[in-house]
Amino acid sequence: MKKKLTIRDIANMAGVSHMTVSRVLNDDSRVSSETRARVLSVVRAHNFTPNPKARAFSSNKSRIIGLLVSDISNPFYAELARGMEEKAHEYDYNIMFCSELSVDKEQEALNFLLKAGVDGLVFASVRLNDSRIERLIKESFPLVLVNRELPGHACDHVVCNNRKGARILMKHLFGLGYQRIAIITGSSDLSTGLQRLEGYHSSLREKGIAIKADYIVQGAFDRETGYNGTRRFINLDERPQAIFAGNDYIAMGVLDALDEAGLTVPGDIAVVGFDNTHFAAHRRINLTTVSQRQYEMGAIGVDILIHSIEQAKTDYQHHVVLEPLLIIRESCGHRLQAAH
Amino acid sequence: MKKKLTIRDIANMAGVSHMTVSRVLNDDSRVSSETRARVLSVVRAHNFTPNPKARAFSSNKSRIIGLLVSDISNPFYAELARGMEEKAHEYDYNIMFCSELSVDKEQEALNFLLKAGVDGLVFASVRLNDSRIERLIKESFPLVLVNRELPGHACDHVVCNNRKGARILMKHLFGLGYQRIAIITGSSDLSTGLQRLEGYHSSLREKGIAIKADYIVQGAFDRETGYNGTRRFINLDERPQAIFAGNDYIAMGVLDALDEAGLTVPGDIAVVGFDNTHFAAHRRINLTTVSQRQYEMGAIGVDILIHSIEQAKTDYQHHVVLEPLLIIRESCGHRLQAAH
DNA sequence: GCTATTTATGTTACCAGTAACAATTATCGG
DNA sequence: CCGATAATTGTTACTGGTAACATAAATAGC
Repeated sequence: MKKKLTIRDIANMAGVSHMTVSRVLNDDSRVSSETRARVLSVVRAHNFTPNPKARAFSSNKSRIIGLLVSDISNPFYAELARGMEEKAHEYDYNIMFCSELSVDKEQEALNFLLKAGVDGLVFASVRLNDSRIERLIKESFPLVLVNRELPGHACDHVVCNNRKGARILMKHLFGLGYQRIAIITGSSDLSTGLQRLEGYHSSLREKGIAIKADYIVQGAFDRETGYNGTRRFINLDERPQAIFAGNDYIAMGVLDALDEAGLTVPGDIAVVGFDNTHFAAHRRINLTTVSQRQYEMGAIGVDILIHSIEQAKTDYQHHVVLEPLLIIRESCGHRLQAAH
Repeated sequence: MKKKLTIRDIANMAGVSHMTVSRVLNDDSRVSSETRARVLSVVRAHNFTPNPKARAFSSNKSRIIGLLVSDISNPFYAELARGMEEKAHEYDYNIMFCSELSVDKEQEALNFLLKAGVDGLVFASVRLNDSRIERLIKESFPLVLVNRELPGHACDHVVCNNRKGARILMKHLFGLGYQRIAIITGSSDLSTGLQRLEGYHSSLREKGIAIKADYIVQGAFDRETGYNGTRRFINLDERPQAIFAGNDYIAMGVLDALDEAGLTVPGDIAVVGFDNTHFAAHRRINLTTVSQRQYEMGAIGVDILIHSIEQAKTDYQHHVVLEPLLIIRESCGHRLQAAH
């Protein structure tokens, strides 16, 4: 393995000082075009790339963005990661990820990324101790929350308008004639769950429909919650006509329970989800849902983050709210109604 | 933002030289237990962590593993990434990923990771120019292939026994009484696809069943290939009794086409997949498939890689073959037969 | 034509660790 | 008790970039 070249080697070969080489490589304007050309030709001839470790060290910039997610194997986050990656590469940054699952406490996961020297962080719907986030904010560490906001704290974030997403779904269900609509949603300590529930409430209120406690189930954003919640609904005296699942995972569980009980969708009960994860698109699932546009979320989050990093000022003034996108499929009985 | 402490600051406070601090932090044996304790107490009191950039620079080790995948949002790779992450964290390494999709050419994606100074690479079923891989091998750059082998080259790899996986599925189908079995598989320039096809062939041969060209479709590992292939099978004079889909994505397309044609699964045609991605588990899909244990694959791959990195000798002698795991669900008609 | 200013290049120091070697102190065998 | 060896600690140099300042050459203004 031959020794790696340094800018000084390149400088010697080009007959200039190493600083000139450094300037050329950093697109510094104060180099004459002739020397620039000469240096570049040597650089290209030897396929030289500056040592990234040395660069990171002396500039104190790693060009790495840390992504903290609850679980990278969740397709929602995986899609988000793709968006982040694409944008990051545009600016010559890399993504290092850490799932909360892999370490006992979220704190540990965060430490892992900080210890690695990332230039900035994206928290994707992370349920992290607020005090830790506060500390980062106080140090004005570049930080963007994605799919979560932190009420009472100024912090850049990119979210989907969850309240509106819920309202769009409710409006759609109303439009199809449903009145008795139940909801199963995830934990309320995440702003996402809370806002979807809020949208549900406000929609009913506006429509003048009484809110029934029996029609509301709160649990986790998982399949089991959907399954258990639905079993409860099925046994009610007045069974709901439609079930609003807080996300697509919950909707999976809802479908499981309905199938098991021999109820057809949407014939007996309509179902809608949230997130538009790609199994929702499958012919046999065919779930009407709302897309949070996670790919864009990731890309926008990274864009904001990189700007914070490069301007070395983080004012935490960026609050992007994406418009949710209604994806109409058949689990809501859209085609059924249309046939009338 | 108060200035970051350095080992020299810690050294001053503890009344030792900075080298002693460095030794303590690196678990070097030649420090007396008293000084070690004294230094550690200062380190803890100030919550000191050594500057990762400086460390990477002077030791020329980034403690970062590069993961090159075709698409991180594909659940197969996402699951793999989880396994890698878990294992990497054990050894205090981080994972940096790069999808081939995000950059025009795979070459570019690889460059991105190399430019970032990763200590080693995991290639996950990457379709990369062999010459580039060869060059890495020649430089004895730590490298592990996952879910792909490189015939004719010594290179560490972790794969699933794809041939055997296919044979297990075939045997299962034979056991259920099926004889006319068709296959739809992905591109044959990936060892995975080739080996599954081989398993299909050899199973038929052993069973004494003639191989019909009409029953073999090759395309990509995607839904469309499954859909189109199935349409062809449906129109054959002698329709197959079972379809072996080269992976779960293809199986999705198969189901699409069958559902559309009004054929029931497994009543009219049985279907099996490959990979056990999590939508295969869904009640409405219920796909009999084979698990490649991607989580373990990732973990084992990283384990091998880190050992290569730390021993500074990469002999490329590690060839791990995981046993595939048959996951029996209902798309193969298992329950139907059992009722007899 | 000579100083003032701009432009181009070079010099030196510095970042915060690690590696190699030097120096000091402690332990041990005869 | 003394030289030899081991154990512990310290000194210095080095990694390969970037930043700040210095210098030299070129151009402009008068």
